[in-house]
Amino acid sequence: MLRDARCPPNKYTFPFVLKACSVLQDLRAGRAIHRHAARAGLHADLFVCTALIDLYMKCARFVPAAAVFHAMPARDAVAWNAMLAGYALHGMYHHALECLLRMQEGCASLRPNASTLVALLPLLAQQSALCQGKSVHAYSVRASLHDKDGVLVGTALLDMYAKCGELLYARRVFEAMPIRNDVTWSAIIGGFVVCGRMTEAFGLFKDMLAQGLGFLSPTSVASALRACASLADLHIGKQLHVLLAKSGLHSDLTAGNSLLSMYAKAGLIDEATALFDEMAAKDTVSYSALVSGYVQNGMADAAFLVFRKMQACNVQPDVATMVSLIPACAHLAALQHGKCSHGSVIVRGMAPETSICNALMDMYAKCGRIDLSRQIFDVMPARDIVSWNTMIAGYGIHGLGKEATALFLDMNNHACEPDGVTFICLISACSHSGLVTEGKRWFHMMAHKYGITPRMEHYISMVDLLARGGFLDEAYQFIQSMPMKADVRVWGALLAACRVHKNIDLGKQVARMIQKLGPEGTGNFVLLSNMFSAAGRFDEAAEVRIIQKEKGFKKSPGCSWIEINGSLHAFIGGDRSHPRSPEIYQELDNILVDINKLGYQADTSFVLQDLEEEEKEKALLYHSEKLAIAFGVLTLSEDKTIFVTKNLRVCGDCHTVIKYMSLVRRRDIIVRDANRFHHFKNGQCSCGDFW
DNA sequence: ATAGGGTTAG
Repeated sequence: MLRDARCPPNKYTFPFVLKACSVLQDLRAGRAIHRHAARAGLHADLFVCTALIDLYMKCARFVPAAAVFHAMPARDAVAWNAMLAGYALHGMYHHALECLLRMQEGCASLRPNASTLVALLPLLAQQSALCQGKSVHAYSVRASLHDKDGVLVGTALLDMYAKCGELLYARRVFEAMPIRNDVTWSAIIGGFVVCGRMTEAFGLFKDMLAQGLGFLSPTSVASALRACASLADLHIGKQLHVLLAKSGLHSDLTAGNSLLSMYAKAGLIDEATALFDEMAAKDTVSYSALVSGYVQNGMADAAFLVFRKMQACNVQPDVATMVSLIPACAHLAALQHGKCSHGSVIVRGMAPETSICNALMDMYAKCGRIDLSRQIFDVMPARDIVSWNTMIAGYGIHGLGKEATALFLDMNNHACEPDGVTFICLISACSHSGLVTEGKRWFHMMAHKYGITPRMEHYISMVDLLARGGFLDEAYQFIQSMPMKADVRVWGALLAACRVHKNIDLGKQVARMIQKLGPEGTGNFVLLSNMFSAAGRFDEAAEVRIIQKEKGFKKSPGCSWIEINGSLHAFIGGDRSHPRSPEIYQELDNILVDINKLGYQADTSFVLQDLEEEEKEKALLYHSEKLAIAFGVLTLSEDKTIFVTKNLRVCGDCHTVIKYMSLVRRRDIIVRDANRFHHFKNGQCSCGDFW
């Protein structure tokens, strides 16, 4: 069309065509039209220049945008706003602020108008710059700046207040607005959700519905669904699903993604999968939500399948996708997979991202490479609180309590304020290293020096610290002295320690408490029944299992795996499905003969069923972790460390046997269980039996 | 102007 010689494009044509390029983010076409306009002698036209700035800014080409801007003979407020909005769009706070100041300088001084503020306010919101936000508010009142009906400025203002945590002001602005639209409602509902005030968010959502369905948008439903996910309120979540379907919004991408994520977080992974399959359009967010859903539900292998499917469908993973996927490697302790993901992240240019580094650090720590973890920590461009916490936690699971403490002190030197999670990491690091006194001191300091009120999670860590360290009675008293009612997880920590220290009497007492509270979760059922078994009270043990079955808690079977040349070999107790099972079982029998000579005796108190002594020994001998290690002994050369992962905790007998194995087979063996790392070498374990 | 997926602890 531009080439029709009879009707050449003029200064009215170019801005519209450029606008189309901007919407499509078609930089190539935009550049061609830029050249075309220049040839037509329109390089200084106000409207053409403004449209060019808008186009370049949308495509994040700041240098050409600025060049056009500076070449303009005169600049009006629209041109200034295009620059400012462009910087704001890409979160460039300082550039945007500079624009704001410069436009008011000099003889051609221009006052900010409503569009200026609407572009500026989201930036202030993102920066939590409350003071500046307030002065913008004051200015808008003084200059009586209104866009049509004040909806745009009003919405941007209330959003800014909400994101700065000032819900009272947000609500006041909202109430004072004469006209509201769907965006206004979304902003106020979303504001309450972001601040964690879920009940009020639901209240506002209902208020909105009370005015009819005219304001209902996928955006406001998305916020409400996020509230459901964080409250684990499936009931309301399903109602919202129905509401979406009724209003014909169920095929909206944002709405679909929110639903998918809500179901996945509620543990309904099948529903999430079904929803995903039915979605007409899927984007990066849909795939990422499903990946993270599988990881959260412990199905790391399925997460990889989704990731592959995504690539096959040519959907590009972004930072959030990779941050969801990397924990799958951590979960599987699959170092080779993890290294692949690391490589992939480097290729994609995401390696400097803080959240990516955090995920990688965690992955390497959980895959046994605390050294690589630290390397990333040392070189990453910017650290946040999660980085410090992850590193401290990494040292913790490796039993490196001293290093964890040192890092915590270092954190103070870097002017990084510890948060509640930091102390959970720190205390549990002390617990894994048997540093009971030190852990108690940190708990004290947390409240008195750092002003952090202990939450239930801190009490769990403290009970674990005391009880694991053998101070069972003190742990019991500690629970009694809690300012809130201890929940099952607190008692569960004590019960686990009773099991390790074989204190049946206290264990029974704790078991009674847990029964009263409702065991909530498979782990406590297993602990409980194991306690009874260990005391030889098999009837009661069986009874617990029956209740467990009735309540529908499936016991996840003990499973161990080992990665050899990048592929995973998994074993469950007594499993003979592996092609090399005959050799593996023969090797274990040989090992048993060798270690019996050194004085090993099976600790049959760890066997759950009522069997004959000899059968009990066999049941123990073929525990999954022993099978995986034996496979490692057979396949790996002697200089290689055998690294095995187990989904549950290592049992006491296995712990003893593996110590002997490291001695008689002269192997370094690392076992990562549900709890921490055990490094076996020369008949010793790094955990010093604090496990 | 609003909004969907993501990293740490037990």
